[in-house]
Amino acid sequence: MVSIFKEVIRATRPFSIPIEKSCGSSTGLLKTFIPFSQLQEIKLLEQKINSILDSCISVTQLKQVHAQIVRKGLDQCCFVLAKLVRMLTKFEVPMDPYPRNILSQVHFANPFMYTSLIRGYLIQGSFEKSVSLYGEMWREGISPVSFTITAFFKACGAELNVDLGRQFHGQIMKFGGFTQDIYVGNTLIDMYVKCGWLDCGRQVFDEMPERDLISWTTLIVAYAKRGNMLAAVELFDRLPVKDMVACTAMVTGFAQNGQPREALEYFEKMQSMGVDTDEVTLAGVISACAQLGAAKYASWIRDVAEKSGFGPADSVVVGSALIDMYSKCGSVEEAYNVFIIMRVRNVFSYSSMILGFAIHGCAKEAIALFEEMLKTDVKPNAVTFLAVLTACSHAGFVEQGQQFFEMMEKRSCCAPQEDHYACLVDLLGRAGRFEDALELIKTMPMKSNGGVWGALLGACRIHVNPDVAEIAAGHLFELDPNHVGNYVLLSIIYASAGRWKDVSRIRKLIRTKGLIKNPACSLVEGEKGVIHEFYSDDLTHPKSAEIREELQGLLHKLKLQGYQPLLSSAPYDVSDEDKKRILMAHSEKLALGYMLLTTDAGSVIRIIKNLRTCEDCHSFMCAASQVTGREIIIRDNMRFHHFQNGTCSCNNFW
DNA sequence: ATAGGGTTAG
Repeated sequence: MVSIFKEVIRATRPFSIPIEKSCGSSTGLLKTFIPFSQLQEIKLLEQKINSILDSCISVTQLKQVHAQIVRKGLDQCCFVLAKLVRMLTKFEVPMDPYPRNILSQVHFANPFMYTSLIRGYLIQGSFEKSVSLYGEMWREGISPVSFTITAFFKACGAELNVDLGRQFHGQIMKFGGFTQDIYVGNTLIDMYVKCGWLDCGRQVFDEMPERDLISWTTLIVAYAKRGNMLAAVELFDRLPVKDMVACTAMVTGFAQNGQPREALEYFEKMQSMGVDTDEVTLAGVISACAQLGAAKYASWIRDVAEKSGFGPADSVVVGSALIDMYSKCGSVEEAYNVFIIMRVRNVFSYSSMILGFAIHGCAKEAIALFEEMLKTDVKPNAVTFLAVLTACSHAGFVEQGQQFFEMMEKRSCCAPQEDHYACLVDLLGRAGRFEDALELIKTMPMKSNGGVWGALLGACRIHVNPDVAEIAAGHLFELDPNHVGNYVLLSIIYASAGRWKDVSRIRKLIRTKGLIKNPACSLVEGEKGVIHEFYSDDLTHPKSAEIREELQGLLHKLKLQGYQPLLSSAPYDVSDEDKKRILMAHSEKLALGYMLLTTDAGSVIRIIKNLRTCEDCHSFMCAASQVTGREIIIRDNMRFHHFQNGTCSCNNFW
């Protein structure tokens, strides 16, 4: 980019301001002699108008106050005029022509007058105009203040314009002074961080003569967003005083990096330190809960939210987070209750609710809610469409899904992205329309990616289509040769089709590549909300022996009802007896055994699994719900399965 | 004037 600072550099006259223009008064009234007593009076008036401006709630009101300012003879008073400009900016009034003209009418503007306008231009995206006004300010002999500099850095950060930011950083270094300012330093750190230059941000941080909580928090958040929680923890530990914002940054950081337990741990730490909680904190904690699927913890956090005055009726952020949490904890009914009592609903609330319906297999409700949403002022976004497409896909509503997809294409605001194509491929694939799916992939405007081929491979598993699976897997292996899940999925498809030679070929391939399978893991919430983790084939749980016994007893009963182990779900080169043993040691079965052993007959069993549940476990759970009379809810990495009286809410279609 | 914000497939 060509430097737009040329003008500025030429006009530079740092810190040599003509005395008559800057005699220390922000009023700009000193061009005529005013006695001290009157000056005090004017200061009071200024402050009064300032607070009136603050309380204005519309542009019309602001204009009325402006007229009043003129009437009172304060039309040269930059203190109030700059405030007026900032308020106009807040109400999104374009800087040209009205707020800009206020400056033209002032004989002796001060830095705040200029800065407020520069900031206005920056916020409204007029970089060029703000820079030229900055140049004009220098030519008038008025030096920028810290506020001016922060406005620039903030804009560079928002526009991700690191080139301009660096140039500007270089400029102010030459003049000195500003880099000592803590506001400037903090904004500078944030600018580099937002542009992805974390190391530069860190350097500014290290070189700052003084740091405050905000400097630390900015950097903590930066590391957390990068996924480097170790560095975040290290900084957090060094913080002498930890406030609500810094603590929230840690909680949210862990939640966003898939470490929900640590998030809850920090939240508890925060409470024991007596740090306050607000809706932002709650949003992070609730999101962590949603990931854990911890229903008991969830109801506790709901209480905390209500008690701190941020219940779903009062806070749209907390409400939306709760909808997501309840649906991910297995209770779509509770999620809908929250949705109903919310007084304000935004696109997050609707999207979360629609997705909640979708993952619980309530496609009709999802579509009805989407259509209801179209009648409101809340505009659907890319996520909302993804949610409604997912709902169609799980229910096999092909035509309806295609209609929603076309609706997206017609809306210029949200053209279908990769994810939406993947969803549509999934929709067609599940319906067994492989040719249409392949055609769609061929004609999509962006390069085909892991998403669409992954969706196709998943559909091949449902319909046992090894031929198309080979095509999809071929692309996936090329795109991501080390993603072990794709090899496993292909081997399962071969196994289902009885192509055992191909199964062992793929297994050999996995071995020679040195890939390690992601271990399957199931979580359950036991008594007092204690979370128990089970890995497949894992004997480390203290009750292992009893669990095994319980499961053997159950297996015996299920076999009498006609259940047969599905050996293709264990695609290994081993004997049938070993396959049966492997299947019985799947993590979700262990978790089920534990829950049967330790919970009341009337309670619902909830299991959260990190991988997709296999077909054998699925039919095992169906039968188990019949034989034991227990309701079993499994959340796998895709969706929920409600097993009751021998059937599953997904209709064996997942 | 500067820091923390909830929803994303298979």
